[in-house]
Amino acid sequence: MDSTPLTDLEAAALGFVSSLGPCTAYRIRKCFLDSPSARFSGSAGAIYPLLSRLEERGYVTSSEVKTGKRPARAYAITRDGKQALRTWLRDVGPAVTFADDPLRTRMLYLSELPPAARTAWFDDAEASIRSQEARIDAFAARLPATPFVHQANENARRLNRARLRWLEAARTALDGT
Amino acid sequence: MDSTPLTDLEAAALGFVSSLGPCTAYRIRKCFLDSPSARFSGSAGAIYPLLSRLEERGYVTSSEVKTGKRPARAYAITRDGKQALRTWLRDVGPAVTFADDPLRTRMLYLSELPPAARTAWFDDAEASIRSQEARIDAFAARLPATPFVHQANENARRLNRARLRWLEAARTALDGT
DNA sequence: TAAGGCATGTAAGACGTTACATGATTAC
DNA sequence: GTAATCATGTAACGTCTTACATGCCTTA
Repeated sequence: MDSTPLTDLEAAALGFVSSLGPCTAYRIRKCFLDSPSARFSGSAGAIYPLLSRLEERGYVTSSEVKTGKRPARAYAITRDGKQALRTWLRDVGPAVTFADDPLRTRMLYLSELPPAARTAWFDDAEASIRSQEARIDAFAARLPATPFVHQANENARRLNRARLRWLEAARTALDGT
Repeated sequence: MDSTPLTDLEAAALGFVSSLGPCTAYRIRKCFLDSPSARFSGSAGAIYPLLSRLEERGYVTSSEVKTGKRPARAYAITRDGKQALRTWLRDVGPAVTFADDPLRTRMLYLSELPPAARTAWFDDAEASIRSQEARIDAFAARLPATPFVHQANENARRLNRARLRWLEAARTALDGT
């Protein structure tokens, strides 16, 4: 009945619950922490309340689990939750627009740096992108090898390669300005 | 003295002030509204307080301007502001990591959609990306044609093209799964 | 048995969004 | 002259982050 669309964080968490099966908030949190994406911090203060909200909305149910340790709550996705996930998924229109690159924003103001610092900037940026590549590969190795996961990783790799090529081209083009 | 780093929104606003020269909050706001990036809404409730914060920190100064109309405040960047902008710019390391694509997140869960809906998803996503292309071009046409602006737009175009090619490849690869 | 990390949260604060309010200008 | 839009904000609300608190478990 609550038809306000899921945020991307909510949807991602719900998606983890869906694909992992019943699991604790901590498990979901770790998915975010392990992810090479810096979009979400995966902080406890975000994840725990988020799961409570999803439960209030009827998208997950929780059950106490005690494995001899401290009691915890395991969350499982409901039918409504699956439906909400599909709705979010389908909605490619208004919300989904652009791949934001923090380097692009910085490029706009690169004229503020003296030439030497500019060279250093390009070096740093390139190193940063290359280290991302390693993180993507490491992350991919830990995920289930479904075709969809593979394609998602492909997206990350392709975008990263595009960034790298852009950076090289920009460096050449701006050389001597 | 306040060495907490600028957020990307703060830096972008400060950058606009820097490149536009003294201007009102509204003018800056419009830059965000016109931008094809959906990362920031450019809402008044974000921009006006943000400029107050920047002024408190000594990165901009404001002066009353009345052009016969209602009084407004024009903001100009200070020397400290320029320095802060350069520092933010140089700091490519920890903060700047990844180009997030909302389509990638969705790809992970695409298995939840039945084949027909999946085809529609690819169509929608492709249309969305293509419409972005138009927005990027339109935006670029309104900006000053400095080499740096040009390279920033190049980044947007290249990433978008990479997304498009990825989408086509993924569609083919997933065809029949 | 003490130290350190893992697991489960909570509390306070900062920031951005949506919605509202209002004065000035322009269009018709 | 009135409606629409531009311009300048403010207020309430929700969400994310940082920091804290605490119990359990391993390991040295």
